[in-house]
Amino acid sequence: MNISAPAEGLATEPKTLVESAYRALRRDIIEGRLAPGEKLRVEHLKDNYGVGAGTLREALSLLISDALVVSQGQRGFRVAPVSLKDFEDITQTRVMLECNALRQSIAMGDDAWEASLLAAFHRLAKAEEKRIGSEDREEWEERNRIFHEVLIAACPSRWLKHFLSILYQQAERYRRMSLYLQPIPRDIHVEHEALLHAAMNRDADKAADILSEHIRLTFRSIQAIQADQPNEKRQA
Amino acid sequence: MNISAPAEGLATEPKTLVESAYRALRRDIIEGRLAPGEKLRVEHLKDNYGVGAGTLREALSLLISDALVVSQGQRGFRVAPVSLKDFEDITQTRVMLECNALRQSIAMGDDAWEASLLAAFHRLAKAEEKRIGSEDREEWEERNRIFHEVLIAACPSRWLKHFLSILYQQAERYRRMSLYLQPIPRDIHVEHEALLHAAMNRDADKAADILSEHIRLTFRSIQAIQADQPNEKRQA
DNA sequence: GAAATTAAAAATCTCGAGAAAAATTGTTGA
DNA sequence: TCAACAATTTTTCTCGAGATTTTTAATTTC
Repeated sequence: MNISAPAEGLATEPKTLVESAYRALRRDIIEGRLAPGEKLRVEHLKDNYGVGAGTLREALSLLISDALVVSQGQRGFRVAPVSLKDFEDITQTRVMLECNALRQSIAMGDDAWEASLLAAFHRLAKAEEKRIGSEDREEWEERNRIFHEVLIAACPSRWLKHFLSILYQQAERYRRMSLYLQPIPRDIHVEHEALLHAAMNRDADKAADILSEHIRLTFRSIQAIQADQPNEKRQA
Repeated sequence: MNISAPAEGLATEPKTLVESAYRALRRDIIEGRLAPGEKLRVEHLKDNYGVGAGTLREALSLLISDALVVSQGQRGFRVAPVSLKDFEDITQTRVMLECNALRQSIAMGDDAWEASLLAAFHRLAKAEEKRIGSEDREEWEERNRIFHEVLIAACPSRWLKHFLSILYQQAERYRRMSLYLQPIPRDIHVEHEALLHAAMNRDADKAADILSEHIRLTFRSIQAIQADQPNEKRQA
């Protein structure tokens, strides 16, 4: 997760083994196949991902940037642990940064931005329609990410967007963990639609309010689940 | 730069070669011995730092977290480039985050926090006294960092503090680049003192104002230098 | 003389094996 | 039965060497 981003929205495909191992590992952590706190034994994992030991170590080092992997001294790597407290922190920090970025984006976005926002919303809506069977879940996840990304795309601060991409990843991980337990009761589509209209109308205050609630609601629903099942999925 | 920080303020010394290479490289980049944009040839550098190629690569991968090193595809590593625009972004983002963190810290700090803040200020002041010959520069830099760190130490958000530590590092790099060109005309001591008093008096608004100006002033002074010497130290 | 093609050189990326450290297991003694 | 100690196993950390790719230099051609 480099700050000098992969040239403007292009999904650059991996050209080295390090990078593809990095991506595969990242996916497996975010989607929960590698559990929080789990030990990441290099000798064991290198076979699963089909690379050498040194290559895998390098990929794991890159994942530390994303705070998805932690390492300590002479004791190897672990999947970053999770906790409700951490997710609350992520949520609050994200609300602050993303609202700020959204305001700037609304203030500076031009016609092309509006067009791409509309397009991103449309693609997301299409994915929402046919997301009854949880098959096209990955597609929806990707388009949801892009919608949020485009919302703040006109914000000129690269650092703000860099930090937000890290926080979004973290939040996605928590969100996915909870989705096995509870089908979504919220009408996320309506929230996204309201967000779109507020942004297109250049109503920064309203858009920021909606976005705040949107982000916070995800936290609250997971908080509620955790309260019901206090012994499960709790770590560190 | 791991988010699961080295246990509460303890300066953990490196126990692996990767980590000591990481620290040495970070120092050399921040202090300008490795110039912005410079190519980092692994085969060449491994001798300088006395480690193997794989070890050095791993250290470089860790430096990507800090955005001090960038890498692209099959073309190796480079020192992250610098630009006035980037420094402006760093400054603005830092003002936003650090003021927010300071407000939280002032709101939540207890007696122990006040005490450590006073202590950090005192150590900084001592270093300021004898910093006439630029010998004890490193000492002053370190104590300045700690003072800023302690100011926001009582802020409960780990993520905010994590991002701020990255931004501080970046800012330090720019600050050091300019100090070869211009002795400090500002009375930084006075600024720090005002900041201390506002914080101790729990005057969050005033403290945030002072901190904003404090951070922005550093940017403006470098901006002024760059305007005079438009052809030097300009990259990307 | 400049552009394009080709050959040589350098650098990156990758792997497997060996030394050092940590974790596990088994053993001994109160 | 439990704790402390020692030997074994596992895992991490580290290095050097080989295969691709990129970069540089030289040659040819228009």
